[in-house]
Amino acid sequence: MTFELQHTCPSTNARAGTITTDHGKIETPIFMPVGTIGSVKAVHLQELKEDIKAQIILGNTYHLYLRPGIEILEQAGGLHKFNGWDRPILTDSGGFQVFSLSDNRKLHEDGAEFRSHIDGSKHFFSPEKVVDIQRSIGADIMMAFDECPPGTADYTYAKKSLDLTHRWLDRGLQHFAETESKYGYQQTFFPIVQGCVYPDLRKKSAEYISEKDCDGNAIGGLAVGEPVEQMYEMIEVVNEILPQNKPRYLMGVGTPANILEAIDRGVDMFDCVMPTRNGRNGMLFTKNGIMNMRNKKWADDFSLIEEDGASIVDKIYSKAYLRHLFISEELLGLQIASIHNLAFYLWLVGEARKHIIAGDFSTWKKDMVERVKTRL
RNA sequence: GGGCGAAUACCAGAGUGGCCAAAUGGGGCAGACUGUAAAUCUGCUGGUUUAUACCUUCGGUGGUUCGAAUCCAUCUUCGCCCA
Repeated sequence: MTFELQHTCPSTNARAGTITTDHGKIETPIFMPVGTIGSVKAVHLQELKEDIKAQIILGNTYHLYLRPGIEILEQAGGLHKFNGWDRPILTDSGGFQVFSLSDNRKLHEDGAEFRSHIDGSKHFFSPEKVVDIQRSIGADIMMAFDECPPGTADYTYAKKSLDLTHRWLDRGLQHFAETESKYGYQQTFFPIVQGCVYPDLRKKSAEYISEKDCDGNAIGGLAVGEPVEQMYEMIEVVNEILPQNKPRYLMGVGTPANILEAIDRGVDMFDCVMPTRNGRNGMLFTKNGIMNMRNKKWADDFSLIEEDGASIVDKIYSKAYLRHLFISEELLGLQIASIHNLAFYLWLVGEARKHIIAGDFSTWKKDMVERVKTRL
């Protein structure tokens, strides 16, 4: 994998670049739709490519390991062959599940012991095993196995956790170096900065991770309950240290405003369940603000979902119809909302890129942040 | 014409003397959701309100009772059965 930094913007840290993988190029800044179990929920691959214009999607090591399982994925020839997506795939390591399934796991120096959320069976993840699984999945970009502490973690815990994440990183990297891709194309490995909301820990982590000289670097453990201003501060602290010539991936973030603010602070890659999950729950993001499609005010609003919207669904369906679908629990509503939201997210980062290249990102961003936060 | 049964909040439907503004489900209104255990979850849903407070309400009217959605009388409507 290579990264070419093409444009930087005066008076901001925003950048535009291109990542090249064996499955194609990715123009940054980019948003990556989340397809945890090998499927972006409610969205067909054709729509993902043609309509949403996704350039890379996510999969999840923990979820794919449980279902369909490594054996099936290897028989299929990797996740690309299995689900039909022939563009790049990034897999999360399962580190986030260490956090979100915290009632069902135990942490050791060696790794994390899990109880499956599906059948309660016991499993063990180590930094090495997580590399092996991601080799079997065939992800273009693999993530290090980390611990993602909650936003409320105290300093003592955060420090202890960070040290563990760093030791796990060394083991994961070594195992990555000792193993090979299974399907004939190149895979790469991103380490993850942790350190909660403590600047000195974040700084230490960013320095530690930078030394590894990986193809790209991730920032994890944010948007997990801490105030948004602290998140922005941590991004600033970390990005001052992370190398300029490598892509920076802010994991799990976020709202459209979060993404614009993070781009402004030098982040290149994003993923988040928000456009799909919130979409399925009736929330639509548009360039003019947020709509709750279940609200009665849309019942007789026959205007298009979004005038000049980024997606084909915006040109076909009215707000009133989409509301009707949600109130009636029709599956088509979930699809329309998911397609619309993802197309909007991809449009947003695409516009950001255009304005970075044009050199007027700052003024454009300021206006857009206000617009996307509006409640319609 | 006769007999039996039923009428409860937007709908369905519990409750059959005080713990009832009234279970539960549906519907309605609103909110939450950030590396997906989420097509999920949480509130509110008679009125006034800070309220564990007061007011109005369980087909209509009139009674019994300290007290009635609950008991009695009567009327109305609906359902079933018999002629």
